[in-house]
Amino acid sequence: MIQAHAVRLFTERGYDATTVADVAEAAGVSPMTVYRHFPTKEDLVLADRHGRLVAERIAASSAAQPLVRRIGGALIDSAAALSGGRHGDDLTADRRFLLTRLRLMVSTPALRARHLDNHYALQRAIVDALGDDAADPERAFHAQAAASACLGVLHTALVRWAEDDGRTELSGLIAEALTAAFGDDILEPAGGTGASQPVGRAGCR
Amino acid sequence: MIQAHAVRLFTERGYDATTVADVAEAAGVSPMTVYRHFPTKEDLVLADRHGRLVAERIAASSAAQPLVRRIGGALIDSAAALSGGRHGDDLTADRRFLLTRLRLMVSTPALRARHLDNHYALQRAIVDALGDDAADPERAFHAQAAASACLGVLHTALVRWAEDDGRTELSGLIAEALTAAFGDDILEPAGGTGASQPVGRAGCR
DNA sequence: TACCATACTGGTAGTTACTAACATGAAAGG
DNA sequence: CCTTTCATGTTAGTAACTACCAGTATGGTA
Repeated sequence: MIQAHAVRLFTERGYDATTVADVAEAAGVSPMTVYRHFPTKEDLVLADRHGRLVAERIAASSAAQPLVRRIGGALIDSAAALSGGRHGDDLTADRRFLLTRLRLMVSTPALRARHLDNHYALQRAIVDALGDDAADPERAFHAQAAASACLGVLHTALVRWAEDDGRTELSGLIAEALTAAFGDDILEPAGGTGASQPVGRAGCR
Repeated sequence: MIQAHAVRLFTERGYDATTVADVAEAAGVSPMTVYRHFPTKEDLVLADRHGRLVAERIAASSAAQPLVRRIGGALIDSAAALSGGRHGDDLTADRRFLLTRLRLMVSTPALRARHLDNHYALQRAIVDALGDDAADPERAFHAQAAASACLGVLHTALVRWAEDDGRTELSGLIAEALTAAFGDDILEPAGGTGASQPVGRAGCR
């Protein structure tokens, strides 16, 4: 409830021009209550928690596939499963809200910075979920590289999705961005989900 | 001079535990002077400006190559040219300073967030430098995807370089991370710099 | 009903990053 | 010697946060 008022005010007047006191007044609570639910002003917009979803899908994926395919596949699947998609032709209220928040994140420097840092945290979680033995620093480094590249691509797709006002399906945008960065054959060239032969590419050993 | 005192204090006491007033006092100036030279406290550590170098190299690269090869090559070359490398066996004072700042950027959330946002700005500059007609939103999107993936990889290499205390050559780390993410053949498979045949991969059309 | 534990909320005062407006002192140029 | 300019300083203010203490509602128990 507080968050809804905050995002509305931020969109109407701008993030920097809106104080936490304004948000509190609009929500009918005291500033202290706002800080208790959202430790920082930025959290009023960010509040991401579907990172766990991605990590779980990655942990469940076949380790025989190349790294970027494992990660990219998990990103696409998570996006497709995200809050049910659409009802008929128009978007869910959840997705509308997510779109509004995304637009704020992209256009406001402070929010964009923290959002990118959240992606960085997600990257670490992904590397852990890969289970690519952290004992070997070489392999850990390669996993980090693959994960950071994939999350860069994810961010690009999210920005494009927001610019498109959610008209294009997000999972499709992610797939398109992944192929643009990694090549056409990165997504399931043989059609199998887990049994496909690893190709001569990233982390396939 | 102010920056040197700031980085020293941040390293000794921690970033959050050091106030701008502390920095001003250490540098023998007033807090206002600090704010005039460095608009925000974070700028005392960040102050990147070798992004232009990368953009110039990309603009000078052959448009016949795939996107990630153009961008990755520019990143490697820029890193190799960065402030002269080493004298004999130990690092330049410049590089030592850069290492110290990098460690701060990686370990301090606020700095890390702004550093990632700087990379995002660099990504936009790279897309412009690619000259990949912004009129076509499809191609612009693909360029964004490739650039964000490469910059994710760059960040991973920078973190690794800082963890290694600069012992490994940065350009080599970037090359290794790029091959880990994009495959072995992403860096000059035929040996030619600009005349090599484009392969069937990212943005090669 | 009376009692109590827990959780949510509010108030006050303080720190710190940052801004705006104005004043001052020293160097550069005529 | 005078003026312009520029770097610096001072003061006062805003706003994000924190620490600490106090009130209140809710649910369970006797």
